[in-house]
Amino acid sequence: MGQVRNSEVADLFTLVANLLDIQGANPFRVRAYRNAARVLANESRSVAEMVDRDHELETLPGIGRDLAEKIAEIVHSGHLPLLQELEKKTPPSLVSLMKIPSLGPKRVRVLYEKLGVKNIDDLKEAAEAGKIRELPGFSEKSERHILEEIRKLRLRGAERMKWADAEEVVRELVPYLEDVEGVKRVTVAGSFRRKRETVGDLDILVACSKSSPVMERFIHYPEVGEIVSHGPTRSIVILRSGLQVDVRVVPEISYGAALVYFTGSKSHSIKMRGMAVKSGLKINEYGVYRGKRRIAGRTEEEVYRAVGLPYIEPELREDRGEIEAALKGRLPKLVEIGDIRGDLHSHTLATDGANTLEGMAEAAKKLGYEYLAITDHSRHLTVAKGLDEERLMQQIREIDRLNEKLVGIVLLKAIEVDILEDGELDLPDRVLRHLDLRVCSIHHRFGLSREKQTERLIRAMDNPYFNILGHLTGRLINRREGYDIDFERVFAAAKERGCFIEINSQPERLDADDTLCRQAKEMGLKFAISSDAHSVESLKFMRFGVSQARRGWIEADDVINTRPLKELKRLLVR
DNA sequence: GCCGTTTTCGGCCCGACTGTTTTCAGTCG
Repeated sequence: MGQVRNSEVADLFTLVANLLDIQGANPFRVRAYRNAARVLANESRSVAEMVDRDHELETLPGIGRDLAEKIAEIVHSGHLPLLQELEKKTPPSLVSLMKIPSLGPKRVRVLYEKLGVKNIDDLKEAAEAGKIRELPGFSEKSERHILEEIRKLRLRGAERMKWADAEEVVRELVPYLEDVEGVKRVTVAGSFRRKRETVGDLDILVACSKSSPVMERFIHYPEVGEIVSHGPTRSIVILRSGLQVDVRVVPEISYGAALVYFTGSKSHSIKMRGMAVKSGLKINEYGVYRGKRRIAGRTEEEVYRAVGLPYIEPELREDRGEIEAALKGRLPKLVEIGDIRGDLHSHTLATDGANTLEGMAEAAKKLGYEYLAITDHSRHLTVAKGLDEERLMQQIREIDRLNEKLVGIVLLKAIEVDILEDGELDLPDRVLRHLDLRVCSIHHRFGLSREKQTERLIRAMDNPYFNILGHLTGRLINRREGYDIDFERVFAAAKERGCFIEINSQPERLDADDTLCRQAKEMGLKFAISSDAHSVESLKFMRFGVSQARRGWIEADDVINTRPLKELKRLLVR
């Protein structure tokens, strides 16, 4: 099999772009490759499968005849002749040099041509030997800077921070800035505001009076590890945690324009600018202009209205069709945390959770839920003390007793049952039938081939007690790739059988992710957004799953746990 | 290399900061 993944094609195009860039190629050609890489990485349908359907690839934005042919070459032969050509002229390892801040394509090229520097080790050697200061465009200072950056690069892997971790930083930093005299508004924009599952840095916008010392105070924030740059309207620091934070001061009259600009995504704002140009306008971070005259900019709504669009939620701003949808008045009304009426995945002390049934029920009630499903693990997951038939029956009886006492919250009798390698569920039907719902998940044999893994899931869904497919891909952000499955087949099978897809809210899971949510939604599937809580505190993870769902264009109506209990129960009977 | 209500050529987002520098190129977001 070994079908080529979209991300693999995207990586090859990114490499081509970087090598072309270093070789000094036409910058627009470079951009075309970068743009194509992004489009492919964001596309949920498999491009490998689109190759053989007539001209289908060329319907993707940024993919023309030439790139479509190159994709076909990659899919059919496994490599790209253009790349081999480029690699003859320029060693691909040069790309790694661009990880050093201040080294871009031009300077990397100089390093290679004048000193033969091919990788970070060469770079370090050349810098230590004092050779770099001799080069045009470099100095003794930049040489020291390079050595320092190499040291730092080795210290911290250049890993993106999980959204939930970034939020911890935001929760302290934003009030600190808000507290400075003269500060009127503080907003974290960028990928944080778009609720991407990970963020590379924080972009913070501040509106303040002219005399406000906010920049001075920012660079003296106790957590600052290093000041990268410092100016009156823009400063960049790196916190001790390694997170880069960028603060920009913008006038209040431009706040909306700046929000649009710095929330991005880059390609969303570029598309907006393009639309503006067509109607004789210019958009920048200060406002919308007709000639010299500013016609909008105080609020985001104003900026969107100026180019004939309704307000677009930050989570949608990825240039994945939201602008076209907005033009047609077809933007989704995204699900909100307040729409959620209950949680369909949680654990207790019986397996690997930290709290009792009562404890979980009380906590769920405090969150305003109507119901909470207790889904402890099944016997196969021995490390988590998974429940066998007998212990599960005992838990069922306990829940029945408890429900008689509980007011304002109902516990659902449920299980997170393992999907075994052959597609059987880990507990017999005679016990599963006593439950209100079953979340079915894979917890072992992640490495099966795509064919086998897909069959395993579909066979499991053949069981009439299969309700919700837990953490769709099993990936762990920054730690583990998901298992290889044919999403289209799995979604089609789930739809046919009346099964639902979980959006798992654990910050390192957020699985299914945004693009898969969107794909599944387009195939007509419904979702359960669940916390997978292992403690009373982590019931609150729900909002992370809601964010991911919103990025996937999911509406309240697409989510089964926005329904009242009675309606939910009907949906759970296949 | 893509794209087209400015359509097959000639455009392609734009401003801040740094320092390679003394008027501007490179990098970055």
